[in-house]
Amino acid sequence: MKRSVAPDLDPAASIALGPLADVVGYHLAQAAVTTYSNFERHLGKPFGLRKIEFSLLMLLLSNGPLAPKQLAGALTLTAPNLSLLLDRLQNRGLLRRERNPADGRSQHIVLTDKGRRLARASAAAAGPMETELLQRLSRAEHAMLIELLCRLAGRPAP
Amino acid sequence: MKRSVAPDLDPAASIALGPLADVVGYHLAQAAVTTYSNFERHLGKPFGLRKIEFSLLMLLLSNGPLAPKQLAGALTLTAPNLSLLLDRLQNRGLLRRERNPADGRSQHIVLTDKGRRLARASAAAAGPMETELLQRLSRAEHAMLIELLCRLAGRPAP
DNA sequence: TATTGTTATACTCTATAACTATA
DNA sequence: TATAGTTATAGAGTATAACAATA
Repeated sequence: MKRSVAPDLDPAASIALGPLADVVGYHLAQAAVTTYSNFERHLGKPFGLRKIEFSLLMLLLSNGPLAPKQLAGALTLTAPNLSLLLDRLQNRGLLRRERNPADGRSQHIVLTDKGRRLARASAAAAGPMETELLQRLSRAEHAMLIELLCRLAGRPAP
Repeated sequence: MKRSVAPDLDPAASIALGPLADVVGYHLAQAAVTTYSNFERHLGKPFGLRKIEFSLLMLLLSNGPLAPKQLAGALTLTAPNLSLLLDRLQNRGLLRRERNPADGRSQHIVLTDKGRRLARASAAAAGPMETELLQRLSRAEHAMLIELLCRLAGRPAP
């Protein structure tokens, strides 16, 4: 259908970002839209995992049992929210909470066999997920992007 | 206080990212923690603005009146959520909705004088906000990061 | 019949306060 | 008294469905 509207409101016209063009946070949010839909296709839908759940499984798979305190730090989660997250994964039979014999206050979060299988399968799917991003970024740019993001986050590059 | 805990659960020990190390989406989320707290300090608290509110003001400041449809596209917001966002800013006296005389279905979102003043003041604060990030990234890296993020988002670099 | 925008609603995400238990 | 973790709760952020007005 044909529109008869003032030219400055043409929805097809590109919109100037103005000061936003130099704001990293804005571009971070826009880029996250791409990586999120990519995640949903490769990991979210196929494995029934949220981003944070996938991240948590990867940490347990790579490090072995961890305390909730450590997981909260690594995932930038508050303790109450981590607690609810652990509840969900425990109810799905993916992990269990074990008491730390050396300190009754703390726990070991341990992957069950089922949890380890899901962690391994989803880890394998992460490769193709990143490969799809290489349609937009060269491999070197992909690596460069990760390094810059690490520096921005104040964490050593992996 | 001294801890006496198994070494594999030492909270100070660094945690391996494993497969996560190569996942851009994970690093994007971690970097966003930094940019968000930076935003809060420079713009959120001083001006009483949320990120999305600041972005919307910048778009109106740089482009003049825009239709909600255009704003929703540029901000990656659904129509209902944009509607609520406009309500909030209108109730603060920062903008008004005007009917489009050429098409009664659409609107022009127009900054009020008060809205323009706030937009200009917050735009001025965005410079120092980004400058603070240059403690972690050189100016060239800052620009490079933005370009890579634009490419990832599938939008032309600014 | 298609489009613009709104209302109602719900689900996820994140944060704070108050609590329990261990040390 | 301090720390690890939980429960309760509230506020943002985001999505869908149903609707009103206009084309």
